[in-house]
Amino acid sequence: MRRDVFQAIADPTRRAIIMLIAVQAMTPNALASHFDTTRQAVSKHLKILAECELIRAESQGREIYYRLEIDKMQEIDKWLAEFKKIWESRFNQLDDVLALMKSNKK
Amino acid sequence: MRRDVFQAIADPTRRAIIMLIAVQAMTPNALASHFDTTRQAVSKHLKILAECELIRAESQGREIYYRLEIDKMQEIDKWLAEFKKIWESRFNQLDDVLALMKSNKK
DNA sequence: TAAATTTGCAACCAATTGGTTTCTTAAAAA
DNA sequence: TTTTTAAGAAACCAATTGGTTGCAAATTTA
Repeated sequence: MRRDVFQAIADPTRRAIIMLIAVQAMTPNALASHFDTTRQAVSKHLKILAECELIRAESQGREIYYRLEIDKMQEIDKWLAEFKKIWESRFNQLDDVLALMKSNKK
Repeated sequence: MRRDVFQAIADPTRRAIIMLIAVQAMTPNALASHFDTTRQAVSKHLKILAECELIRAESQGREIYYRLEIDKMQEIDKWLAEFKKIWESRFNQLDDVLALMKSNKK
């Protein structure tokens, strides 16, 4: 199951979860209370976010707090920066883009 | 079929398409030659990108050139900026985030 | 200790996704 | 005019998604 940050933020509920735990670490139950879905559905989203290392679980008694890992968020930034660079000097640059894509693929 | 920019960039092929046509408008066939899939698969991606107005089709004889619509790309920027604002002043700000989420929902 | 709470996990389900192949239409080239 | 080329549209398919319910494990609380 190939996960990446872009898949993680594709879902609106997950984007909302990210915003919420950006402020403070939260438990699945606390998070679920902000949405119209079940706690289990939120837990699945948390699992996906954890799989691509956007969040980290932290046990505390019988509760589990999820907190944001800021590092991975910067991958979105990085991609956007790459895009802007291409956009801003977009003429006669196709070869550069192809080289970039090739090196990114690996 | 509720489409948004975040779903559009969730797929790696679509991200690559965006990079390619950022440099210059391209036809489905030209795009497909850069990937390991069929022209039809690329066309489907183009359809999705067009649905959320990230690209625009432009007929030219029997060819159809797809070019990037920069405006929609800025929605990603906007979301990231919102996130950074929250992250940078993340203490005792939960009420603000909840208000923001409520107003964004509509 | 017994009951309640918090959570993850598994099984299941309908809808969506990314892909394919086949077919049709339209424009350009022979 | 006939043939080739470019592309969209439709039908189909397997895998994934986002969701559900039910259950078991572990920690609190009574």
